Amino acid sequence: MPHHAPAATAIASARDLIAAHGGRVTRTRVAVIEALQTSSHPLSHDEIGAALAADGIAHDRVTLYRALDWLVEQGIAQRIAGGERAWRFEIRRGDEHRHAHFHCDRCGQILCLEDVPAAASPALPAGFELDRAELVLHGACADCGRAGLKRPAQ
Amino acid sequence: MPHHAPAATAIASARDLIAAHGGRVTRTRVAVIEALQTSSHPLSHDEIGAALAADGIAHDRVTLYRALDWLVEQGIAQRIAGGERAWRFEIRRGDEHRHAHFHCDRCGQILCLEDVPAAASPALPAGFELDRAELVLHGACADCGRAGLKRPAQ
DNA sequence: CATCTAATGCTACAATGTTGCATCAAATAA
DNA sequence: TTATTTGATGCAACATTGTAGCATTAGATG
Repeated sequence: MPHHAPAATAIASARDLIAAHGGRVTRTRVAVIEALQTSSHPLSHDEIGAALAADGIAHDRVTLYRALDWLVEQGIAQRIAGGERAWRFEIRRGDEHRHAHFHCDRCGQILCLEDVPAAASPALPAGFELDRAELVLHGACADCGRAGLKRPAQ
Repeated sequence: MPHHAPAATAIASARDLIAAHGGRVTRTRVAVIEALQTSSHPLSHDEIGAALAADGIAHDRVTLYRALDWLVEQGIAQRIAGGERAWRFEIRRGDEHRHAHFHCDRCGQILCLEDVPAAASPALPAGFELDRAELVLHGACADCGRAGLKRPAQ
């Protein structure tokens, strides 16, 4: 087996992932999955677009939206509501793998927080079904925290 | 003193709230605060607009956005990212008063959940400052849960 | 290679939010 | 009460984010 095979591995599993869900293996989908797998934080549509462009993969805005929609539909990726009005996307890991996000209200950066203590969920009204819980911590990241001392905008 | 004074009370405290923050007491701001105080769930810009219209208060889309911006800026209200791309707003209660939201991924309804067990926050990287935590539970509400059995769209 | 159709890339559009600027009206003073 | 000041409003134009329709391309399969 090759050493330092992360990229290759990512490609392989991306293709497998797509095929396993009965979709056509296209450059766009593969590149999107790789970008998401590689990133340490959820990516916005724009960031993913930039990643594709950096890989020299031509694409249309709409195509990217549709590729992302498909990934979410298939449960391969999931959408999270960032602080701004744009969605952010990340690869959906096992349901047990619980992680939260930190949103810097000043620069808008989003960060994944691992090792989240199993959050006790509040009781739901009768008839409600829980699918997943999303925990977002708001505040200032290290870079922004020093600079300004004002209340965050949000 | 008049009996059944809830509206009056709301008006009074709304006016007080605004004045206490050094803002001008305008019909729009008062009505927005009342609408938020009265509602049991966070309201979207559209819903607030409808409430103002119902109260016979003429307003411009932009005015409403600015009124809401001001309320958030002053810490009177807070924005939460709903499931859709539109913001939702609610009156900001004491920092100690911790509550979560439930988002129905089928009908988009958002509900406030009270009695949230104090969630243990994950550790933040050095230099990061926590302002507030937002917990959103996703799933299907009672009305939607029965109907469809498919995976939620999101 | 030929065929079928999912996926793409246009174009046009919808929804949500923002900016600039002239006008209005809430607060304050006269 | 009226005059003055300036924060708030209303309008028009624009920016960003996301969708819909449809002709074309290209992935999968025989």
